[in-house]
Amino acid sequence: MDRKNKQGLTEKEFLEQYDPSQFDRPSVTVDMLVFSIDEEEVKNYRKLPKKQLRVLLVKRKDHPDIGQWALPGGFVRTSENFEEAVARELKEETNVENIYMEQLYTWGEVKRDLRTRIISVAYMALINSASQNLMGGSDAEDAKWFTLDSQVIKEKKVVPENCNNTKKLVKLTLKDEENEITSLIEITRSLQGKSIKETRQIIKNDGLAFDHGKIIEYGIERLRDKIERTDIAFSLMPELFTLTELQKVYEIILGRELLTANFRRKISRMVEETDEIKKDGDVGHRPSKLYRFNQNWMVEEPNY
Amino acid sequence: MDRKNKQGLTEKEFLEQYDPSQFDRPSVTVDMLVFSIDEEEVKNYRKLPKKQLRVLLVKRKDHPDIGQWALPGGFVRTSENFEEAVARELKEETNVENIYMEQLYTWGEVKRDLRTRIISVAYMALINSASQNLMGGSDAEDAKWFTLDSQVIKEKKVVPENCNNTKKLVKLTLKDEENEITSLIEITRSLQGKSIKETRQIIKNDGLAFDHGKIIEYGIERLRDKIERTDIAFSLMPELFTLTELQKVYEIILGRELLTANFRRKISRMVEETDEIKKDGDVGHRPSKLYRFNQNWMVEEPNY
DNA sequence: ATAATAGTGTCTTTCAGACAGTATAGT
DNA sequence: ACTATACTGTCTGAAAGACACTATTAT
Repeated sequence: MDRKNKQGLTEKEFLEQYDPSQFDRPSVTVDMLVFSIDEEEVKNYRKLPKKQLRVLLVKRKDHPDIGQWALPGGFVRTSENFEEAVARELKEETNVENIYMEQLYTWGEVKRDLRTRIISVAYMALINSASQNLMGGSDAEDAKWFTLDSQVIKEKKVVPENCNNTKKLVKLTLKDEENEITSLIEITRSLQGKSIKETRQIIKNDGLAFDHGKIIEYGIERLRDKIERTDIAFSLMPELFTLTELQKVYEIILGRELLTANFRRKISRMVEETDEIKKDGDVGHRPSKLYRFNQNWMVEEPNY
Repeated sequence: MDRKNKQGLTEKEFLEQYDPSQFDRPSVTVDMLVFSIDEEEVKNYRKLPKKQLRVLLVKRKDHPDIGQWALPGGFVRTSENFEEAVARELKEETNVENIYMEQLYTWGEVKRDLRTRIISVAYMALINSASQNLMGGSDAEDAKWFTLDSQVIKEKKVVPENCNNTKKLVKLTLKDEENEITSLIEITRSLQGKSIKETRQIIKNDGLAFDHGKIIEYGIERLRDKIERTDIAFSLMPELFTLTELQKVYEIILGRELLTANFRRKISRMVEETDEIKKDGDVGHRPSKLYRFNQNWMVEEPNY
């Protein structure tokens, strides 16, 4: 088509004279929320190791928020798709590849970064514990895993008779051997038109850079939602695992205990029994069978 | 904190010398997918008017894709949040305010726009039919409502024995009195790590600009998902409505018929009966009661 | 035997699907 | 009476929740 615009230009001519720098543009970054599951070393005779949810953070080496901990990420190169940018950064930081990844949300509040208008396209990634200690890229000196704990501190109705106007205070606690980071996020639900609108606000930030507390909190909620409705949890598991280990992962993410019998019934179609049995540190109780993820669970009929 | 970075600058000094233009930045737009429900005029004696899903499109007046139809949207001003940008554009185009709105997804493929790297933060908005014909802002000359129909043309397994590798072909048909636009989208689901990854590709585009076919298709899927799990549907309804009207809205969006008794049971807690009765064009059958949305359905106990 | 975990059977409740049946308006 | 829509009652089966019970290991 050689159709011309108001200035009398064809598409080809238009594209040749197009100068993006005539508009004031925001900067665009990708940030990654990388989750994995940690096994706490417990030497108690007989007891199973406790599991914990972990998040990868890097220490900022420059302004703004120098010295604070941030989600790994960086500016999007103009020649690179988001997924490529995320994968590249993740490879550099943790040496992990070929993992589950999904776009979380795009944060773009005008004042979220002191430098200039910076928009952050956040991704969530899940990696399994087997590949946990593989950090060691060039950028990785200050990349560390932090155990993550999220707790609802307070929940209240703003207008007593209207239950669609609530505020919830969530406290995030991130720890490693040396550091303890906390962040208080206030989540407000209010009626927008006829549907509920959720907004997050940082109340207190002790060690976390930018608005990354919001991103982490939002990521946990997404993870919670998806673990109940999809097979996303298996991205956190190693090739072989016991059903109890799997249950612990669900329990940590959901933040509540599950009844074993019901849990097993629910996930039964997603797993495949193997001949193997968990050996290593097992002591003093019935050994458990090892299972693997059943890729085709969506389309197999139940056996009755 | 007056901590200094490697160049020996304090945060204040750093921010003063910060020049965003030293990095090559993509441009950022917001695009809006605005849904509403249309009542087709049917003059058949007795028959109820058919309902249809509609989408708002604007005709492009400049390159690239001049003359094609696109989602309303525009470049994000540096001083403006996404929601503000979306609300402003929507007000300009349709004169509608205070509606339900949520972020859909951010599209950022390198080659999605011919001009330069353009990232689009897409929002979905729902407006009720009552405010349907309120267009007439300055930008609105070429803004029009199109009825939207989405149909699965083909569904196949790529690898027969692996059911997690499927391709689905969806045909979008958008019509108004003068135009008929079609778009073919191929949705590929493949196993990425241990979870399913979904990607969309435009196969054929007849009248739609850019990759907006993908955005529309993705929006319908989100709408379908949310209408079953939330009260989002009421954003498409006027203040007062009959349960049959509500059911039709569900049916159009879900693309299948529902059983009346079950539907009413399911939504019963979300609605409130009024004393009023639908009058206007009713002929030849039992008149129906009018209902309104019950804002507090989430927290009320069922009455038994 | 005991402690600790692994694993199963079954009763109950809740909810979605199917379908038959009744109700009420205008012509 | 007929037609088209409005609205309800109830049977069914699937899935989720609760809980009691059995199994197996090292010390």
